[in-house]
Amino acid sequence: MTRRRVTLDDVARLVGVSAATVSRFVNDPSKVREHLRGPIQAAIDELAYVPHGGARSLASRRSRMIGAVFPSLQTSLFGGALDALQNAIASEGYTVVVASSDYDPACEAHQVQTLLANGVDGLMLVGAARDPRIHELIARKGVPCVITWVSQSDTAFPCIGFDNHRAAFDVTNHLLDLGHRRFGVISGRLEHNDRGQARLAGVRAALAARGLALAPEQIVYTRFGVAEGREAFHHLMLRTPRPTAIVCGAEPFAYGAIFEAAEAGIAVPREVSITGFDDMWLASQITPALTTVRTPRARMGGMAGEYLLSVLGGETPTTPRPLPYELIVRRSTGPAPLA
Amino acid sequence: MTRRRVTLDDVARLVGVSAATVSRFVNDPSKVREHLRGPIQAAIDELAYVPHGGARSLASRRSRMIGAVFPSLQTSLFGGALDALQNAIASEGYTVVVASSDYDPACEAHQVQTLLANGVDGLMLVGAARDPRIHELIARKGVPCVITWVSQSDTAFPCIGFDNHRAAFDVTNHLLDLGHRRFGVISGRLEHNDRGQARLAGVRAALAARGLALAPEQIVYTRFGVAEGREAFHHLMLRTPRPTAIVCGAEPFAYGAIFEAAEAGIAVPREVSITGFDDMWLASQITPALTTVRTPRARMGGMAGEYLLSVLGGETPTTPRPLPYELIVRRSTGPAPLA
DNA sequence: CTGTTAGCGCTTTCAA
DNA sequence: TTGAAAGCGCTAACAG
Repeated sequence: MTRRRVTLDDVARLVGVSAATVSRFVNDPSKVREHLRGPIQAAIDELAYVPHGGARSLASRRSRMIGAVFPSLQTSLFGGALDALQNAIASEGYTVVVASSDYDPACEAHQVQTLLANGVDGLMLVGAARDPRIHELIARKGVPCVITWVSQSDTAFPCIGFDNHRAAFDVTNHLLDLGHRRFGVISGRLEHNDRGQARLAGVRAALAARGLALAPEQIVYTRFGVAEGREAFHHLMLRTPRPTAIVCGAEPFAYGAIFEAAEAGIAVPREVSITGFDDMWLASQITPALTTVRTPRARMGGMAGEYLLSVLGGETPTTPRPLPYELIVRRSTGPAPLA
Repeated sequence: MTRRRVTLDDVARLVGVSAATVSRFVNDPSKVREHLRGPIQAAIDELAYVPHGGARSLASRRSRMIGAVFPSLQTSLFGGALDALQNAIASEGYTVVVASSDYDPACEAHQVQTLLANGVDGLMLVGAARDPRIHELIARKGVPCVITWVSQSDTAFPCIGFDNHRAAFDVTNHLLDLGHRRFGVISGRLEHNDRGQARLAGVRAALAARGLALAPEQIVYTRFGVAEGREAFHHLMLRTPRPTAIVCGAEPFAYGAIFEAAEAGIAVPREVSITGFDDMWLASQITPALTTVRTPRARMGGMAGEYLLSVLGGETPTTPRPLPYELIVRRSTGPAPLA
C-alpha cells in the first residue's frame, strides 16, 4: 500500500550524517550544529520524510497523544473543552485521542483501557465518580491524569473544574432572595454522576439554610434532553399549589421547561421562574432569556492540557484551584408571585 | 514513571508458551489451539497485560487509529458524526484521533499532516474543497481517506455524504410552491466551503427554474452563529418590498432569524417564511418549529468508519451512493402573503 | 557536537 | 499449530 517508507536513515544517508543526528535535529534543532540544519531540513523536505509515530513512541516511551473521554460528544457541552484541550497541546506536537462513554461507566472503563493500550501519555476524564479500580489502573501505568468538571480535592487525581455544589447553591439562593419558597428540581440521573449529585446537594443546602427541604415529589430525575425537560416540567407543575421556581441541573432541561411553559400558557417568570446550568449558546437567545450559571468549559479543557503538558515535561505543577463560574441573571427569573 | 511494562514475553513465560503464540491469541484467538486460550487469557488478566500500541504499529505497520478532521468541535453539528465514527470502528479495536480546523484551510492542512505523522491508518475529512496537494500527500502515503458531507464523485477520494445542491433546491422549491417570489438568503462564507457553495447554487437553480434570480443584495454571507443570523435577518428585512422567504444555509442562521423576527414583531410564517438546514435538536422545539432539511450526520460518520475498516481489511468496497436527506416541513413556512 | 550501539515490544515469515 | 529469529524505525546512552 505505502511505498517503502522514507526513514531517518534515508535522510541521514542523503545528508551524509548519522541517523542520530537527524533524530536530534527533528526533536530539537538546537542540538545540532548550525551548518547542518539547512541541509538536513532540505533533505527532509526533498524526501517528504515524516517520522513514524509508533517507532518513536516505542523508542522514547512517549506517544505524544493525550486521551480524553467525555460522557457524550453529541452535545456541544463538551465540544469547547475538547477544542481547547486540542489547541493547548497541539503546540507541543501532541494530539488528542477522544472517546465518548455515553454516560455509561462500563463503557467509560473500556474506553480508558483502550486509550491506555494505545499508549496515551496523559488522560483527561470528566467527573471523579467511577470504579476506583480504573483510577488504580491509570495510576499503575503511571499515566498522568486530570479530572475535570468537578473540584473536590480528595480524588485520586488533580481536578481542574469548578464547584458544582456552590454554583447550585448560588442559583438557588438567587431564587430564594426573590422570595421563592415552593421549588421543583429537574436533575439528571444521579448514579455515577458526581456533578449532578453535587448540584442537587447544593440546592438542598441553600434551601436548608432557610429552613426548607426538598420532598421526593419535588424532584424529577431524567435523561438529559429538551424533551425530557418538557415532560419533567409538566409533571412538576401538576402539583397544587404549584411550585414557583424550577431549578434545572442541566441546561437542556431549562430549555424544555421554557418551551413547555410557553405551550401551556404559563408565564415565565411571572408565574414560575426557571434556572439553567451551563450557559450554552441558546441561553441568551431563548425567550425569556435564561438565568443560569456560566461554567468555564473551554478553560477546563485548556488548563487540563497545560497541566498534563507540564507534568509530562517533568514539572510538578501545583494543584489547580477551582475555576470561577458566574451566575448570569437574565429574564427567566423574577419575584415569586404573591399568592 | 511507569514500573517496568508487562510485555508479551511476561505473559508467554507465565503460560509456558512462546511470545508468538500469545501474540496470535491477542490478535485472533482462533489461531491458537483451544486448550491454550483459557490459560493465556488468565495470564493476561493476572498480569494486567496491555499491548503496546506503538510497538504493535511499528511491527505490523498499522496503528489502529483513524484520524478525523472537523471544521469545528464547538458545535454539536459534527458531534453525532464523530460519535458514530468512533462507535463504528471501536469494535475492531480502532480509535479516533480528532482535530478541528476552525474552518481554516491552512489549519486543516496542518492537522492532516500531524495525523499522518502520527500514523493513522485512515482519514475522515469534511468537504472536498482544499488544496489538492493535501490530497496528493494523503494519496502518496497510501492512507485511505473518505470525504464526508458532500457527494460529488469527481473528488480525489470516495464521498460519503448527501447532495447539498439538491437539498437546497428542494427547500427552495417548497417555498416557491407556497407562492414565494421575493427571497433572502443567509449563507456561510463561501471560500473553501463546497457545502455552502453547493447549497447556494441549489437555491439559485430552483429560483432559475421559475425564472427568478438572486441579486447580490438578497444574500448575506456571514460567520456561522445565531447572533450573525439575527443580524443578517434584520439586514435582509430592511429592503422594500420585504422578502417573504428567508432561506438559511445553516441552521444557526435560521434560529437567529426566528428570534429576531419575534423581537421585531414580524410574524412567522404569516409575514415571512424561514427555512433551516440540518434539523438539529432545536429545530423541532423552537417556536415556530423550523422547516428544514434533515441531514444524515450520524450515518455519515458511521458509514465513513465502516468504509475505512473495509478498505483496511483489504476489501474494495463500492463507492457509496449519496445518502438520503429529508425535507422536514414544520410551522416556520407558510403561504406567501398576498400583498 | 556527532557517531556507534543497543534495544523499545510486537508481528511475522519460515521451519519444525 | 507452534516456536525461533529477524526486524519494524526510532531514541538514548555512551564514547569519541
